[in-house]
Amino acid sequence: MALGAPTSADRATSALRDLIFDGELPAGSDHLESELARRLGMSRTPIREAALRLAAQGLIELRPRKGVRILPLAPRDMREIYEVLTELESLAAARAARAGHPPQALAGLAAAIDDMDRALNAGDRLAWAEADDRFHVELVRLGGNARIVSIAAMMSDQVRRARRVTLFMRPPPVRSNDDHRAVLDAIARGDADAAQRLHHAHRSHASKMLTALLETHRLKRV
Amino acid sequence: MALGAPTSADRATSALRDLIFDGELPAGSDHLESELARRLGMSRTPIREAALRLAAQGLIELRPRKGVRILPLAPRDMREIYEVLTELESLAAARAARAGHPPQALAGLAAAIDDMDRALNAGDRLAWAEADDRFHVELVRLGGNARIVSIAAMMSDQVRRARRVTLFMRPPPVRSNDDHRAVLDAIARGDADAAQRLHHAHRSHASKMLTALLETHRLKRV
DNA sequence: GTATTGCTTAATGCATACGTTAATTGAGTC
DNA sequence: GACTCAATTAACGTATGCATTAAGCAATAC
Repeated sequence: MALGAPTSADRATSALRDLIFDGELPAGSDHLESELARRLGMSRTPIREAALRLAAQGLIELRPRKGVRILPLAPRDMREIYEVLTELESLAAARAARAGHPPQALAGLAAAIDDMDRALNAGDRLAWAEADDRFHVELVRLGGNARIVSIAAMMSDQVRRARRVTLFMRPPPVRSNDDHRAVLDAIARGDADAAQRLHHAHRSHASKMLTALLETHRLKRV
Repeated sequence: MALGAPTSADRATSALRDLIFDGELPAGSDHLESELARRLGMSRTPIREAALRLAAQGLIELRPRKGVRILPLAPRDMREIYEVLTELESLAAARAARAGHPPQALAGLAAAIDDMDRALNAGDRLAWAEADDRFHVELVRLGGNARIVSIAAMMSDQVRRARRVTLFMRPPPVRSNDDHRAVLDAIARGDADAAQRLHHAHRSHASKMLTALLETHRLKRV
């Protein structure tokens, strides 16, 4: 299938996403549509469309005459988001276990785990975070529920900035991969209950750690 | 706080929602932006904005040169959506129980239950469905997680048409209120575990019944 | 009869123009 | 100096025009 050339609105959407994730549009800052249009070299129309999409994803807010506001994350938001992620990802883990995927279908998970190990040994936290993200995306994909896939992606995007911030404050995630392996194991042997329980505990733990971290560092909004 | 006059895009959004829910724009049908614009008496711009919003909510799909397509629901979609609803609503129930709401905060739930009873006795299924909806919305609201609130609303909207169809095919929901009462009870006495378990069972059961109903009636897409 | 090519049509995606109106500034008053 | 109110500004929401280009169709070749 040929994928038509991306429209200006598409380019605006990913450009804005990048600007937000890279912190060039800081949390809490306001930006006029016309300013963004100038910055991205296009008219307000595709910018507006991109803004609407990102607003629907919970990344920004459109406030008339104030411009688009990059939504900051309070610890409360973190808790909310991780609660959803914890629940839906564990469900996906259970479903993945029940689906009886052949071993080669689980190769993506195994690869992500290996990459995390490698990154940890190399002390490369950014690479670790990328592989960790990949593990969770792949896990949810194996769950086979398209709604969960897109909701999880949305929630992950909402906490992306915060995760980036905590990445270098948190202790090295040396035990995290034990959890990942245990989940993969449970899925491989078709133990849905264990997969769900293990992943739930894993996410719960990470969630508590991260929100505690933000609160300790008095980061009211990230 | 004054809520400014609704914009044309706002009106278009709710108008389109109504048209979809009332079946005037049937599932699977295509509609050109210009056609909708004429129909609602405005230009394409606000129509487009409304379409983008509804697309983000999973109600329609924008296909270049084909117009907006009203997304039909296959039994598989029903399962996916109810899976999400089951999990997130049960979580909300648990959280509501843990929140220790004062009795008067649970009045909305109780009222919805009473209304369902009344509607059942009167044989008014539409009124029952409305009250049932209200119960679930209120339950989720009491859970206190804004993300869950909006995700649940989104999922409910996606199955709204299908629920309307099954409403008159299903057996009268006479036992349903027993479940609701049990959940309310568990929340009132702060038993988070029971609330979660009971509501999970309730939604699971409803989900199985509805999807089975659609499949029995060979309704591939609603 | 089937496939290929070129043409026609028209829906979209984007740019642009403009009216409305919220926010701001400044003068004037107490 | 603090406050009120009017005038100004400019950002948004909407309408409109247009270039692009996909889809449909007809004509032609095989």
